[in-house]
Amino acid sequence: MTIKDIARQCGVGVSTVSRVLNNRPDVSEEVRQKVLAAVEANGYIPNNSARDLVKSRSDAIGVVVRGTGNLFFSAMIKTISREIDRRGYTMVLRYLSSSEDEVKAGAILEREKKLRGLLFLGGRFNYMPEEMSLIGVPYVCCSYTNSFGTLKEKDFSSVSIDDFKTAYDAVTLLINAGHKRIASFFDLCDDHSISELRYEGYCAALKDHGLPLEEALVVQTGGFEMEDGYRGMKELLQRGTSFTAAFVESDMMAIAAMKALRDGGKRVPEDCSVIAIDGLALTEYTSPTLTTMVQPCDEIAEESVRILLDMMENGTGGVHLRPQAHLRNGESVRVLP
Amino acid sequence: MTIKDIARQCGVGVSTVSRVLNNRPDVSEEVRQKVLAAVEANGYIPNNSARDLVKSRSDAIGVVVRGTGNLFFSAMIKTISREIDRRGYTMVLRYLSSSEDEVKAGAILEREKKLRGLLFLGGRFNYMPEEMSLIGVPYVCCSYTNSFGTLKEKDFSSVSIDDFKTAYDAVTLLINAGHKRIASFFDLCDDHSISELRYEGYCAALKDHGLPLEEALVVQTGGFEMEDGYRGMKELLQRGTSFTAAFVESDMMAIAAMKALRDGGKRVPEDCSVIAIDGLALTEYTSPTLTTMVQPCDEIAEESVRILLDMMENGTGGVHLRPQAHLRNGESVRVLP
DNA sequence: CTGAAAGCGCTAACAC
DNA sequence: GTGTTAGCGCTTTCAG
Repeated sequence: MTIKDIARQCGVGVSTVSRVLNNRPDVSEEVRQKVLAAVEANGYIPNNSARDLVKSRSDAIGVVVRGTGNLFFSAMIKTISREIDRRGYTMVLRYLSSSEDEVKAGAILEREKKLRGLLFLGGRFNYMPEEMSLIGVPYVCCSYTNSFGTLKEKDFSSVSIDDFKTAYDAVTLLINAGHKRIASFFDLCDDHSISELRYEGYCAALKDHGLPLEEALVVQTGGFEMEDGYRGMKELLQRGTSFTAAFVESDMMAIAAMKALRDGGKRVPEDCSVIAIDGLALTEYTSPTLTTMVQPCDEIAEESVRILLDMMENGTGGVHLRPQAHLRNGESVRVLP
Repeated sequence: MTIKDIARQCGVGVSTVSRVLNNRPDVSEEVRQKVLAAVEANGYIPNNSARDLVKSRSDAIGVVVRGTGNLFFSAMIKTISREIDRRGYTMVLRYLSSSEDEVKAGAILEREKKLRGLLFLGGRFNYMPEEMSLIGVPYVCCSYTNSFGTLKEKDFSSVSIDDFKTAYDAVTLLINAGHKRIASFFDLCDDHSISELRYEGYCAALKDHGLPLEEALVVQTGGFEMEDGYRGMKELLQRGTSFTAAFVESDMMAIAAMKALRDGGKRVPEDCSVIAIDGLALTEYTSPTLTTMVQPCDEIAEESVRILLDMMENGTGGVHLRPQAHLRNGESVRVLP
């Protein structure tokens, strides 16, 4: 069943059918109805390859996910996938390990699959214009920004919580609970990425409340996975430095860190309070439940797609959204007497 | 840059270039090298739409995932995606809530995206031939089988652990540890699906060891999500029936059930032992760590893709793989004195 | 408003 | 072995 068959059946030309199919206004209502009826009756579906060929473009949107163990991203992908579908596009998904470069991967994917747009789930915060010229389609940074880069605001879009502020708020909460010796866990503190921003937030909170920054309390885990969180906490315990609370940069790492505390004979929150960022549903069921800054996961996902399509379809410039993270109280933080 | 440009540049015909591009044997080595060099030099990438158009097919493989909260599937999708990419195909992903019908969704997806094959991640176990005639491409049931259906073995493929046996083994382990009153948690015991099979395994294990099947110890949660596991255990505790162990059909539900136990003032494993099926990495970090039957997640994913491509490319018939689940000992099971 | 016809880039006969 | 050529199904001028 092709457009020709429909045309013949309706006694009109193929171009007329094409016009109807593409919602062109210049078709008489009478003919339009006739064509629509024939399409319906025959269960005709236009051939996308032919369409793409002549328009020399596809309906594909690339989604590049960096950091495979990240449960937070898994949740977002579902929403993103649903939104992309709903708008009539096709999602092309690519997973990257945290050591791979998302820009290079995105550029390759763009050419391979003839992408119309790109959505990056996680990435570096220090893009430079020369580097991004590899990317020839609109893109949005989903759950991160370009704080350390030199991109012009209008040349890209981003949707992300304020990492600095969220970390600042989390640490402040610990301080207000009476904690003075607060350990912290990051992938790398100078990665020019999410960890650096959250580290800065941690430092600022200490400083603003008159607490010293002790290097011995900062742990660089060298990764974002659970095993990294576990190893990090093990290491800190071995250092022998005392602390009464810990700020961990992600829920998954926090779960692992709490296990390391238990294995080291410490109770949460009696011996050590823990706070994290993400707000995974899972952490409402752990023992103890986790106190964490919840990222508005669905909002970030939906807005990212909306903004990307707007850039693709209407050529709009960069939009930068900063949805708020909010606190969810669990059992992992103890108020000191 | 098109195939014509390459042809002109090499002083050969387009069909020769096409032959080289498609690894056809009937090209002289000399010409092949020349063409390859030109392709390389120009960074030429064939236009997929044109290719698909003339072959009237796409390179898309549909992956339909049922049950969105399932962390086990999230892990598999990464491997599946990687394998599909590696073999030069494109993955089209569709998430379904557990109430939607995967066959209908697959059939629609097949037409919308011109799929070459389908991979179902989770689904009913009672497919009938009439129903499956909706699907016009090869498909494999990933992590489930057709135990309650009437499909001919050669008409489809499946890769899954033996749910009956795995449940049987898990429950037997509890029995061997001295437990006599073993509660159990399933979505629905007669869903003609994964839960029914695991329920049967539970029943058989009790019977084979001379233990009675008590209805009051069987909980139907009506869902596969964490909240269902939590609600289920709450309900059981309210019934007041005594029990010393619980078999839960998935890790995520087990985590939630353990929380309900804690909330009810019970300790794991002192007051109640817990065993589950899945083997998520996560459950090595929970408190207590979970004793669980580990599904060989990567193996299932890789084999599923391999088998599907084999069906697509070589028209092979149904293959049915039953990889073994194996026990991972955690802290959630106590051996009764 | 509508139809005829020219490609979009590629593959696969078919001739040489 | 290799080149020529006829479409694959659709959109889009360009006439009418």
